[in-house]
Amino acid sequence: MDETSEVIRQRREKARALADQDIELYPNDFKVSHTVDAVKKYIHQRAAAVDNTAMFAMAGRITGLRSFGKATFIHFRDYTGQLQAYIKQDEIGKQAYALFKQFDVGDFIGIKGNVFQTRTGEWTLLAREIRLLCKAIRPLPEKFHGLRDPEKRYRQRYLDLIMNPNVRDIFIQRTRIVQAFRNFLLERGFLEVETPIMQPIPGGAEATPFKTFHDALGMELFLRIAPELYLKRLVIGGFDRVFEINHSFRNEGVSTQHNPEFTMLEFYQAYATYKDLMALTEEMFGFVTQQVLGEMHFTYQGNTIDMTGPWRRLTLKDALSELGGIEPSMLGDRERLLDFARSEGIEIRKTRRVGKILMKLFDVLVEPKLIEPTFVVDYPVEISPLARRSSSDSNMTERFELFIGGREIANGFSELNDPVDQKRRFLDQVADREAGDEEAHYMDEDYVIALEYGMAPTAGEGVGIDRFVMLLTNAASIREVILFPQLKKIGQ
RNA sequence: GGGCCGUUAACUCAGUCGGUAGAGUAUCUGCCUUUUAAGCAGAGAGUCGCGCGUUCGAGUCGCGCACGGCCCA
Repeated sequence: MDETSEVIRQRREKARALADQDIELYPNDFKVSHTVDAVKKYIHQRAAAVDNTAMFAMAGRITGLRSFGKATFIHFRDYTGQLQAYIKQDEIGKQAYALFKQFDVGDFIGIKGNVFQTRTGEWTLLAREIRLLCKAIRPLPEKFHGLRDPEKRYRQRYLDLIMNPNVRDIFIQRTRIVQAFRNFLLERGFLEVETPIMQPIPGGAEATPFKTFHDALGMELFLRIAPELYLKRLVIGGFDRVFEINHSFRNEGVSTQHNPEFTMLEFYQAYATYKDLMALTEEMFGFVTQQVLGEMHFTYQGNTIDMTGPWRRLTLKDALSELGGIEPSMLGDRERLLDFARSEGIEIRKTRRVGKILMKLFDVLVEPKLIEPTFVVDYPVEISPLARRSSSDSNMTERFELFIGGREIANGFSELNDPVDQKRRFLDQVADREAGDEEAHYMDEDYVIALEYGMAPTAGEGVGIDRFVMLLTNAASIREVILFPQLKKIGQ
């Protein structure tokens, strides 16, 4: 591709010249005694009493190089940080220095030496020995502007990570967030499990699945759209508290808010209700925020968000009328709702049920207004086919959704454990599917059989991890929090 | 799926009215032993995303395509 590029050609020649001098280009026998972080800690602890004869064997990638002829300053970086080194011909000898002059920014090096302070006060490794650990053939992007081109940043994320420290920080934050969720649940006795990614019947959500095929079994399989039905089978099996931090897959468009492959946390707790989970959710998100940010509030795209509970709770109906401007008398009236949608310029597919119309209106009119953490509760049965009916109103379910920063972050409910009702709800979904709704749930007979063995009263919840990471890292696009976001293949 | 914007040296970007390609960084050569976007002097480096068209002449204008970004659905 860039094989003809002059810079790369020169680097290849350099590598060949080094090899001709019997220099190993890719050795693996250098032993590191200290990371950058360890050396910095050592210096910090000793303060004025640093032993400048102590030897450190360090390694990393050269990130900067300032040559003064017979002496050179470099910066090198390992995974813990960056340090300056000073390479002097007087210290390492003429021959070794001549060899070092052939190293480039981007190469990996191993240095053995002592620490000292330069005139400007910067602690620096004075090289007694330096050797090449890996020759880089391609030059890194320019040091000052870094790598900006978004397409290159996503396709060659390694360059993005090398060049842009803030990007590196986002992904470290991401890992910390996931670990905080995990620790919170483990602490409360939840069992972390793994359930199938390839499923014969995709269930647990309303979405279009990816299809694949198992040759030996001669069987069509789907990439999961959610782990829900498998996790509830485990609750039936006696794991009263389970969770899975999972990748699920939805065959939809990509955008700043959607990647076809995304990360979800899903957990189930027996003998709990959706109300218990709302309390748990406040505690859990508060814990994660405090752990990761060290405080309970943050700024997302100009809005300050405070995670301190208790959070506002309002019913779907109230949300629609108060924030969506829909008259309460209109809420059950399909035709009036359609008229209203039209007047608001919201397009709605004709076949949609009242519940779906309401959700569509909610998405457009209400969701963007829910900036501070807010629970919306009481969703209609027809759009919640896996949720338990509300005791006070059999058309409603014991369900909540959590909104933060104008986006849905979590969805939870008391689980439907009545197998007869579950079967009826599946059949209802199948009817929708036959009527042309490709996102309707599939019938899962095996799951109904599982329920017939009895599932303890249970509540469960799914959390959109990517979205929450976006909030805590102030990322406008989901691609900024997914290491390798889905992009189109480059044509020949 | 629709709209707008982008794609020029390895990287970040200029490029006027259509007249034959520019800068900084990086690279190469020379000088330089406490610099940190080191410095000074010099040099090399381009399929202007791809294709077709208009034109005497296209990085520039038109059409199509590819990829990407943002917004809308």
